[in-house]
Amino acid sequence: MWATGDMPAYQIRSPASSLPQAVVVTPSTNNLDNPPMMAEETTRKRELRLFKNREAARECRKKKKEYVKCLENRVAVLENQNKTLIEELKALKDLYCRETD
DNA sequence: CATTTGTATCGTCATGCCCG
DNA sequence: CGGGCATGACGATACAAATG
Repeated sequence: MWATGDMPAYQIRSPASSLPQAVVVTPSTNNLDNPPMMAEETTRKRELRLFKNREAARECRKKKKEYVKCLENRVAVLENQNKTLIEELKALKDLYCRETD
């Protein structure tokens, strides 16, 4: 997982956040029917799932941030275009007025 | 300086959607 | 269908700035 086996580098924050909170024993996988695969395998699967989802969430947020940045950029571009067009229109109106009187 | 308030980031859970 | 992925929602925590 993490090369060192401890917290990932970016994780400066809470040590508590890595603790599993209120672990719910999934009822369906609850080892009554197949004793051999049990607890160990079950928790292994859970940990794998949590790990994957953690990574997925990270990726998802990164993607979303980029998307928002992109949108903000687009807004800036459009605002500039708008400004330019308004100026252009003003100039043309001006010219037109001059010509008509 | 201690407390409060606002904001960013994270991990987890629930859920919808898609693909085999 | 069932499994896996993407993502919204939520609560916890850390940190910074404001307030008294």
